[in-house]
Amino acid sequence: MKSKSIRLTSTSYALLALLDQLGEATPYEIKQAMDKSIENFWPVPHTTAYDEPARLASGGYLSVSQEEGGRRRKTYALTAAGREALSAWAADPEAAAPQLRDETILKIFAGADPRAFLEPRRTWHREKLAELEGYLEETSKDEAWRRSAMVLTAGVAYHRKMLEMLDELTPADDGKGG
Amino acid sequence: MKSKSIRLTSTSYALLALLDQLGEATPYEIKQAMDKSIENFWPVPHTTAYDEPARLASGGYLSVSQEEGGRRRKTYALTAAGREALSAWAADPEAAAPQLRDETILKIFAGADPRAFLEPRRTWHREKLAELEGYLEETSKDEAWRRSAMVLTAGVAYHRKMLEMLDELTPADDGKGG
DNA sequence: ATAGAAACAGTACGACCCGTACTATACGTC
DNA sequence: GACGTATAGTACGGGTCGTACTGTTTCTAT
Repeated sequence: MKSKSIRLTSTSYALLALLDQLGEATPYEIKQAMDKSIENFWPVPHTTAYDEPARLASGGYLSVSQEEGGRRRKTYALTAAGREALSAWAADPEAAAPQLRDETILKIFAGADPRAFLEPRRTWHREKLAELEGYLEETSKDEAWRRSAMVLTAGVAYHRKMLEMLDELTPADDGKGG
Repeated sequence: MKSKSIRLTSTSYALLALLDQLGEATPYEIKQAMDKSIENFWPVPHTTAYDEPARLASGGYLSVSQEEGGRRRKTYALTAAGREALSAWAADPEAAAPQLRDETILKIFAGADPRAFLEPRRTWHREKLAELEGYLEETSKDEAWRRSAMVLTAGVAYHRKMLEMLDELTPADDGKGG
């Protein structure tokens, strides 16, 4: 039962926040919830929903209980230490600067033709927009998902702005190209 | 001289693209160039400018020559294999979806007061904007930095849009708050 | 000329993170 | 009750990260 000392990263707090919302959850449920909330602002591979709760439990921030038969699911929940760590972190007004990683820009920097990427990119943002709007509608009725609604709203605003940006960066096709 | 097989990641290509621009460079020079070009779209810790070229050289994508005395600087340059890998990658119109990582949104999701973060965030984007505009002015005269200018221009557009977004997300202060 | 401070440049390192590939369980249905 | 599909979970090792640290050069004052 003794906790080893682990470093809490932003991803750790993301998990703690999710579990704070969910009360208790299995990794699979955590992954579902991520997809409908923080995925746009803190994407992680699905294995994180399995690895990180185990790590957090080893540090004493989560409790675990394991199902006997079948899939032998583990259910996680915040401990007092977890709740305390989470609220201390959230209360601190310092936040790391946002980071954007965009392989498309890298390719353009490497000499690729920007025009080859604009249209697929627009499509991608439009799809994301539709997806988030769907989640928003789905969850906005439910008071328990209020916080998800906030980040989904921010996500919608973000993708709209990115679409505007793409429009502005698109050179007017005045026939001079080539 | 035999090359071991290594996996090329987006970061690898970022380095290759930089060296393609610079002709040859030491890790320190690479880091400088990163700060004035791709930093906004592909941030990496400064140690990457040392680690990754060594890795790339071990894979045969870069050549190295080491200074004798003093700092014993290593100078890297593209090999034919490096040049080829870079252009094959750039020519492929597939690109991974952009990823945004924003700890602020995570804190808001965790229950923090959004208003505590809006103003610092505006300030941050404004500073970035000024910084990029400075780099742009500095480099735009120089034909050799044409590609940097492209990504800097995109960066400027990005930060402007983010500032607009923050304005839209800011609740009108109509005295109902609190 | 030389000590000390400041700026510049480079390295060590181990915990953490990631993508890929894979395995296992449950459910539907014929 | 065998098969296909969707759901759920694990293994693994290379890649990545931040922190702390060391070493070199230049600057400044004396």
